[in-house]
Amino acid sequence: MTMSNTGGRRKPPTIHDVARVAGVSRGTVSRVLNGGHYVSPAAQEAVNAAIRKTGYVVNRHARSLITGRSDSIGFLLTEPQEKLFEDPNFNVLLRGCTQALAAHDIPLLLMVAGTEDERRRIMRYITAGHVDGVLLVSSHSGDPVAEQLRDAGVPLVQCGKPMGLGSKVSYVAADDRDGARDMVRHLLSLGRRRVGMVTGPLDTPGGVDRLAGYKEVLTEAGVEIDERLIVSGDYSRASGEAGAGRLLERVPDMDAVFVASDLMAQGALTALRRAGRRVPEDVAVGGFDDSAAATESVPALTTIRQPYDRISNEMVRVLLAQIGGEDPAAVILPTELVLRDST
Amino acid sequence: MTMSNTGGRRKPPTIHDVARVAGVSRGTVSRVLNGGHYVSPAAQEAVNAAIRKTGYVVNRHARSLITGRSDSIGFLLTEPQEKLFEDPNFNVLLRGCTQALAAHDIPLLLMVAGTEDERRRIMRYITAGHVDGVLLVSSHSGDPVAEQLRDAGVPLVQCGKPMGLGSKVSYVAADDRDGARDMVRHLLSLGRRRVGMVTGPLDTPGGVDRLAGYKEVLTEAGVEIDERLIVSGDYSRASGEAGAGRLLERVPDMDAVFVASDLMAQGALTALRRAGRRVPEDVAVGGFDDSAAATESVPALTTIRQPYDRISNEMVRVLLAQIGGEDPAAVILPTELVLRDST
DNA sequence: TTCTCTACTGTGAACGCTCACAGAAGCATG
DNA sequence: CATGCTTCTGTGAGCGTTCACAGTAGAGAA
Repeated sequence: MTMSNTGGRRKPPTIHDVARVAGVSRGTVSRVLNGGHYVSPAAQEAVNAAIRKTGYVVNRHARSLITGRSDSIGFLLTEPQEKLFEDPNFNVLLRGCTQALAAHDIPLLLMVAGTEDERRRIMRYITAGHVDGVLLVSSHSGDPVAEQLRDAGVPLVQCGKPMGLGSKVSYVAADDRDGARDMVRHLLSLGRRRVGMVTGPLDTPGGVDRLAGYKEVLTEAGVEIDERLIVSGDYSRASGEAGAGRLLERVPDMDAVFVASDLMAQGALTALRRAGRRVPEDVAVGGFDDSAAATESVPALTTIRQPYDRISNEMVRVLLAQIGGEDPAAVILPTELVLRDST
Repeated sequence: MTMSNTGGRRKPPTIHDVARVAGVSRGTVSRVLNGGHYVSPAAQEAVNAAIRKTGYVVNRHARSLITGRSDSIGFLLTEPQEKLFEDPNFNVLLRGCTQALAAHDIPLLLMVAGTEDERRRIMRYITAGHVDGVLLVSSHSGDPVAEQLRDAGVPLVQCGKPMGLGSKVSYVAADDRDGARDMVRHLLSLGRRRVGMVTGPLDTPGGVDRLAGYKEVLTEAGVEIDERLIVSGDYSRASGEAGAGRLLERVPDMDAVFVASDLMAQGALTALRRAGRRVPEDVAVGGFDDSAAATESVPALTTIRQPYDRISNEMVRVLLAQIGGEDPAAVILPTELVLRDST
């Protein structure tokens, strides 16, 4: 080896080189690469040795050209961009999906559709077949992108329940309603009866379901639902602060509040502190998500854990199944009540 | 058009279809696609019309196969995984790079090398030529991945100054030293003289430079450097809390503290509050980064803004230049003092 | 032996594009 | 009229794979 390797990249070995080294044909190497059926053990071994020796790595472009698959998937974010920063859940979802895909040796392409222009470019990219499927994150529910992709025949899994139920697109979501029920039951078990709620956006299924769970448990328990105790937010910290403030004005002796996200709950804590309420003594606070915000706030938040690791795993599993020809599927995962200091 | 399009995806048009519709040859279409030199205006127009009519989108796999370029770049994260969550800067960097690349119509592949196994797989992927270049995020400085990539001849831009100066790898970083100087000057201008510091990890250039700036300004101002007022952290919230606590034990009448990251500064606020110090009356607190943490904490943090939007833009610019054959380059960007309530 | 079946292997074609090259057409110059 | 130059256009080859097909060898059955 006297070849210089400083500077430019050396031309990588091809399947042909491997075949030559192994003393077999391209076809045999290809078969070994794709599962090894109908290959003699001797050839199998020779090819593997040659691959190790040459450092061969398959050229995915050449493969894709003929198979028509790209063997990569897109992670598409259609949130308005600022949300990306405020939402602590996005991070963990992204990481989970990246790793779940890595296990299948599938690269993840990150796509952020902030502007209309970007949206168009990305749609063109996707529908041209440059990804085999799309993981879609968009709580923004009226999003036409899901339907567009579905109509284009692109395998798709959405994170969170989509608004239109008839739309027949796969999704993976936590059981919002059940989580809300658990939290409100917990608050009632503490003896609280004037339980407020700061909801999520009510044009999203998540927002609606958490509110529904809240109402359901109160009704079950014989506590009358007081509309003054319900105010809606948009998952942002600021809206949680404003919402809790409004609740206190309306019902000064509120003794518990269920806030539909941890970030909003952080805001609520601020409002409560400003109003001189002690948490949890005067007002118990329950959050939702179990994001980083829950442990960072003071006091640490009792919350409903969304199983983001499982959600990302399921999203990938369902997407790959769909790419493999299976029908769209909906997966609802159980949540878990996490007790901390705010209740 | 009686062709059904329910279910599977229709085979997309090729350059051949466009050529036929436009009444020209493949070569001419290809020339139009790649800049349009040596093409008559008439042909130019005919081809563009045909592209619009057919909805043609170039097949990147076929193109890559022949050009040897992949026209995609990798965003590689070699932090241990938990950091991804704690670091609010990661998000904004990732988004910035995605969008800067989108402007060049280049997809971004997200790669997370948490385990040794993942690291190996990713290196194989990269060195096989499946990306044209790599944006590397790794404050973890002894990271061999940068040198490995450089030795493999892969264009590379690192975020933040790398440790070994002779390593000849491109990087883009904020001017840590100058930022630190600004902050400490600001603290001194408030009349504070017992200025503590919680540093970043001192095996990273960022950590070292911020400390250097601190010492420099104090010396300049004739304030003796008191080693009891210096304690090191690791950018995590917890280490900021512990660090500030230790400083207070050693120097109870400390009247200001410069904390090398906003996240640590948040922790420091907690420690100060617990120790009964008012911020900023008793102790002025300065952070670094201007991350979300700075505005979320109470009081909001005076901090040094790192221009992340410019950093990501520059990273992409330098990387593309390097892919285009230019030499590695180092870019240092100016920081900015942001005044808020903590000083 | 001959036939069939199974297990395995090699070969040519094709995927959709770019690139190098050859040539055509137009125009100015000798 | 030949020559050269510039501008434009078409053609064939080839990038590294997979896939369909044809073929070989060996085992077992008739």
